[in-house]
Parts: sequence; structure tokens; C-alpha cells
Amino acid sequence: MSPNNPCKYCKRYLVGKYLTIAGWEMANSKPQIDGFASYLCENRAHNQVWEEDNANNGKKWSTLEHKGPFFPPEYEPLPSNVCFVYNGKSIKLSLAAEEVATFYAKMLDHEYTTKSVFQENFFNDWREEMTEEEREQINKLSKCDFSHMAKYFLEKTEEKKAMTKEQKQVLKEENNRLTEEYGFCLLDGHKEKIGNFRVEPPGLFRGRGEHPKMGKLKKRILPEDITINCSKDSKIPEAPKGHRWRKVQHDDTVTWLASWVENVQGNLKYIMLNPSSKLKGEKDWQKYEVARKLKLKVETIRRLYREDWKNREMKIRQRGVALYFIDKLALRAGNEKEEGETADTVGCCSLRVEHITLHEEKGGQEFVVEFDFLGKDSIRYYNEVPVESRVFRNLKLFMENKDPEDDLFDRINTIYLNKHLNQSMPGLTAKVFRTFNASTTLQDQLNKLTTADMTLEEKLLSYNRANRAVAILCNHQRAAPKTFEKSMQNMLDKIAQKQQQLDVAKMELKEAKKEHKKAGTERTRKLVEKKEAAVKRLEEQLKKLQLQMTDREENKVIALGTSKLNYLDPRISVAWCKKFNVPIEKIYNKTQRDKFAWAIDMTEEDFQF
DNA sequence: GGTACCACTTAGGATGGCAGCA
DNA sequence: TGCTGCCATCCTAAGTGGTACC
Repeated sequence: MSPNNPCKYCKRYLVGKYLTIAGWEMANSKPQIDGFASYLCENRAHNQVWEEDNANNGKKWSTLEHKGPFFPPEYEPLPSNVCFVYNGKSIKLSLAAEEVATFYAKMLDHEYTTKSVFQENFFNDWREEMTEEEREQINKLSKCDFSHMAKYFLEKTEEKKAMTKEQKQVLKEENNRLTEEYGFCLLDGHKEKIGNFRVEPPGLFRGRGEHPKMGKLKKRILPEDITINCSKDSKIPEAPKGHRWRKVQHDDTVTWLASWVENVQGNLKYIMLNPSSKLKGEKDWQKYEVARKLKLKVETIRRLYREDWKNREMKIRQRGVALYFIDKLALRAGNEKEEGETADTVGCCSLRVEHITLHEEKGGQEFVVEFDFLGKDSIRYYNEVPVESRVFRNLKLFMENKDPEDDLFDRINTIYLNKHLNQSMPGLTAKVFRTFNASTTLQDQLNKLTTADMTLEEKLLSYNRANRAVAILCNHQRAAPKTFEKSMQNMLDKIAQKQQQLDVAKMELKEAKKEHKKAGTERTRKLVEKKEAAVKRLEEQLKKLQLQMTDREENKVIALGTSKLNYLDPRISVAWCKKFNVPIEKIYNKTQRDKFAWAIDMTEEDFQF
């Protein structure tokens, strides 16, 4: 503990006699990971927690207290004048059936409701909620008219939008009160923000891509479905009146506060901490430390997988080629999925023959592999990659006598791959390569694209370009914003306007110079200076606008946020900001600064990934 | 080695607040 | 003051990877 080294636990600095809190509260860093100063402040409790953490492997906390999750409001029946129409006839539905019908009505203008799978799933599940009588009466979705309901909800939305400032303020305050009450927990005596304290409301399942379960009913979650996790000696959260929890447990080896099983896919859902919490933050830091460790080993690993390409055993060859793709292209591992349960998406190990095309020559390059498949979230991955001839020949071999729908790497899976990687470096899995390659790319690009003499705007464009290179590598795409074309046109107009102003200013400067040459007075000299300053200012403004436009254009379908939040070691960005005098607020917004408080506090400008 | 289950991270889209502008 | 468009935040789906069990 010193002015330069914060306490490992509470992140306080010693300044004179006093302690100052500097952002994130750092806790229980595992001793086997180097690189974090092991200073502890004078608070004995921190020393104790630190020692306990070291002694109890797998233990995530000592005490955990919270209020339990917050439930969505009960269903509010429709007013009597809002009707559901079947086959031209108005019908008053039972409460349960009506509620499910409103879910569909609210989505009427969404593309989802035009899909037959969605319609069929919805209709089947809806019928389950109907009374016997309703089921007999309502047998075709095409005869259902939800438009009155849809109109009603649209009006409600408009009403909400049109609320007065005061009414909105009341809602905001109520929301703040809820967040204050339910949005925080006490973990080892520290107040921590919860990530998602609300139970998911009922509705229709919206899977991504061609999901076979789209449109199915997501049922209302009751307290009787919820498992609470908290410490034994804490105040157990109270279930809502008239209800009880499914179970209350005290498992200190997990980080979640509450969980339930959702009915559509049978998955567990959790209430967990916010990324700004010490538990999440430290895990994040460890993730980047593992990726940095890979940096030291990667050349050996690369040499080894290249050796594998020549192995007599097909399984080893497939392993070598799969690892090459994971490393070179930052592909996801590609776990096996249950057929028919989810959208048909793949990663590296689950690639099928139909997902690649081999070209002996394409676009003037030799041995090109064309990838075309749907990855996570059904985002299309398309890439034409020149590969080494041995990889190319191996791929040919793997595809021999196979049908398009057969697995390309039929002898391996992610478990096998990860076991192998773990032998090369403890803690290494396929996913680490994505973190490692993303962070390495950012570091390289920043080093390449930034110079000290750049303006702030130029530096920011460089940063975004480096970030973009990573997003492209990781295939982080987004739908082009709906207003993109319009906003581009607006920017073009602004630029044209600014150019015009600049032309005028230049003309005026010329005139002023002419006049000064003639008169040579103090007044004319000052005028020239004034006009020169105006031209300079306008030139800067124009350049700024042009840079902004370039940035936005290049970003049309690229999502920068995902890599920034999940793959880029924040210390790279913090060090870059410090080195090039860029305010950290220009790179990270408030949430991101909270998440990366640990990096903002600890990173010096000479940090390299 | 296969499978089921669990815990956690990673992901894009929806929503809503607010700054900037006419 | 009202409108518009951008961006932060929220939401929850969809991945990865570990472990227990057979």
C-alpha cells in the first residue's frame, strides 16, 4: 500500500494520512496469476477475506444478501371496448387466452408474425391456454383478427410518449426506487450492482434466425419457480405475498442470486451481478491474463499444429487444421447442438462440407477456401481465405466421399480440442484465441495507426479503425441503422454547407489581405489576422465533419461494442489514451468505464498487451 | 467416450432518454 | 418548445466450457 499501489481488495490509495477510493473495488485476485500488485489496506477484514479466498478454492463469496428478484406486473385485462375478432365475430376471451393473444397483437407489425413456424408455434401454444369452448370455436389463425388489440396497444404507447414531464418524472422516480431496493446486493459486505434483477416477463419466444421454436409461449414465472441463492446467515429474501420460493440454497461456489428454468428450451436463467462488480471484473482481468499468457506460447502452438497437418492419423490432421482456422480466422469453437432444437448454426468444429468451397485459384490467389455459413445468432460468416497448400490438400482429403451435410471435421469435437490445448498451456481453450487475436490486433493497429502529432479527431478515427479491424476479424455485424441513408445525407449537407462557409471565408481573407497591402494600417492588419483565424477554424471544423462521416460510413454494418466489451483488453485502450492524451471518456462511456475501472486505475501508458 | 446438466460469457436488437437543432 | 436522431442501457438469446455420472 502506497500512493502508487492501491489496496488489492478495496482499491484505495494512501494519500498522506487518508485513504481515497479510486474506482473499482478489487478483491480476491488469485495468487497464481502474476501481474497484480498484492497490496492490502489497513482494513483487517480485507486481509481476512484475501486469506480466506486463497484458502478456499472455488468459493466465490463469504456472505451474500439480496432482496430476491423483482416480478413483472400481473396481467391487466383489456377494457371491454377492445375486442378480439374471429371470423368476423367479436369474442370475449378468457383471461389466460386473452393475455397470450395480446402478446401476438403487440408483435403484429413485426416480420416474425409473417413466418409460418412462428404462427404455428404460437397458435398451438395459444390453444393450450384456451378454455375447451374457445378451443372448439377458434381453430384457424388466419381467421383471427388482432387488429383492434394492436391499435389499442399502439394508442397506449402514444399516450405514454405524450405524458407530461412531471408524469414521466414520477415514473422515473418509481423506477429508481425499485433499482435502489432490488438492484443491489451485499457481497462480502460490499454493495454491488445486480445485472438483471427483473424476472423475464411472459411473452412469445423470439429466437434468432430460423429458430424452430419461434413464437412459442414463454410462460409467466412465479416465485414457486425461483431458486434463491444467498448466504445462510443473511436475511432471506421474502417471497411476494401469498407465494413461496421453489427453493432457498446457500451455494457459495456460484455467483448467481436467483435462477429459474424457462419453459421453451428448458434452459436455466440466472439473476447475476453487473459487469462492474468485483467478482465479474476480476474474472475479466483473469481472462485477459490467460490471453496474454497465450502470447508467450502461441509460436510453439502454431509450430505444433503445423506438424499435425502431416500426421498419419486423420484425427490429428483434422485437429491441426481446425486449430489453424480458430487461430487464423478467430472462429468460434463450434460445440455440437441438438438437431431441431435451435437454429442451424455452426462454429469451427461443427462446420459441414457444404459450408466451404475449395478453389485451386481465385481472384489471382492460390488455394482459396471460401467459407459461407451461419454462426452464432445466425449471423452469416462469408470469407475467402488463401491458405497454405498443405491445409488445402488436407481439406480436400476431409471432404472426400462425404455428402454436403456431413461434418467436415468428423473425427474431432470441441472437448477433444480443448483437452489438447490444455496440454499445451493450462487454462487454454479454443475461445482464448479469439480474445488473444482480438487484443493483439487492437494493439498492433493502434501502434501502426497513431502518431503523437494527430488531432484528437484523427486519433479517434484511428482508434475506431483499430476497433473495426477487430470487429471484422470476429465477424461482429449489425443491421444497418434504419436511418443510415438519411443521416449520411444530413452529414453530406452539413459538409457542403461548411465548405461553402470556408470558400466565403477564404474570399474574405483574400480581400482583407489586398486591403492591408494597400492601406497597411493596424486596423487592416488585425482584420487579416481575424480572417485567417476564421479560415483556420472552418478548415478544422470541415475536417472534423469529414472524419466523422468516414467513421460512420465505415461502421455501417459493423458492431464495435461487442469486441470492445468482451475481447479487447481494456488496458490497451487505457494505455493508448494516456500515451496520446485522449480523454478516456472519448473511448469508453459511463457503463464501460465502470466495467473497466480496474484497468483505468492500474494501467500505465507503457502497457503493451 | 458419451451425455446431461450447469454456470457463465458473448451477442444483436429493442427501447427510451436526452442533446442538438429548427 | 417540439422534433429528430443518436447512443446508452436493457433485454434475453445463444454461445463456450466444466463437471458428474454412466
